[in-house]
Amino acid sequence: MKIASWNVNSLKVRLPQVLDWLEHEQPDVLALQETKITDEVFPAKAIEEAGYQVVFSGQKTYNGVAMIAKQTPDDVVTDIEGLDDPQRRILAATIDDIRVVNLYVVNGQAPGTEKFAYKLNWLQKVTDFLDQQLNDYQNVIVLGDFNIAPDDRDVHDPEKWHEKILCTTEERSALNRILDLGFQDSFRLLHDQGGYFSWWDYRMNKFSRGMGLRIDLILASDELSETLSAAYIDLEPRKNERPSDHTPVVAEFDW
DNA sequence: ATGGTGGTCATACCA
Repeated sequence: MKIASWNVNSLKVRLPQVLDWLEHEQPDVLALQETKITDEVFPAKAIEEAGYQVVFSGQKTYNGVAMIAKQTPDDVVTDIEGLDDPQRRILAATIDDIRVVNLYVVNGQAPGTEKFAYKLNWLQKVTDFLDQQLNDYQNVIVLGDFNIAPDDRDVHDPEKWHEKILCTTEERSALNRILDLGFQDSFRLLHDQGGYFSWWDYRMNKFSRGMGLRIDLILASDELSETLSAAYIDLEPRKNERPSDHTPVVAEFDW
């Protein structure tokens, strides 16, 4: 089971790159964030012609999530208890006996803002939902753009980012509350070193200068994580013309 | 300290 997550920053712009990546990498599941496209015009046909099935929850201009899979996604959920939210950031489905929860976590702008408070509340409600998912399903994967760098190894310049958005103690504590439910950061099970990133700001040539953050994560429930066989970040799509600012992260399980 | 790049939409907003 090869599962991946990629914030594509507009599926309309990035569809050719997504189709290329699917053909080349043949993942069983690819979770997308920031599709920025309404369900009415979602390019399902092009994805199905590539041999995949797809489910999606989109909106105009902002947010939007989708999951592309070789097996049929069942029991799709797009809204959770306690969160009456027009922003399309959550997509859960059962694929090949694994409950997969795709998240586009709120960015939060800056500590102390309204958006930051929304981020923390959103994370609390999602944490409650994930706790329920662990009760209801044997194996759970939570993946997506978390908009949180788990620790300073995941930040190119920790001093500069100290207590800045994506790196605050409050955000990291919220992530740890999710992990404490019974999840493992798949990448960190196999790699201890810093310097691995999944997002680089478009500005100031951050990618070519190696100045990024690791904010795209694949969390696996404890039992499932024991079957993890590989975890990596594929830097190639970030080198494309007109790239997303994020690149795909991948985990492979003996499943 | 500021602004820089990119997507969407056609002007600011979001990241």
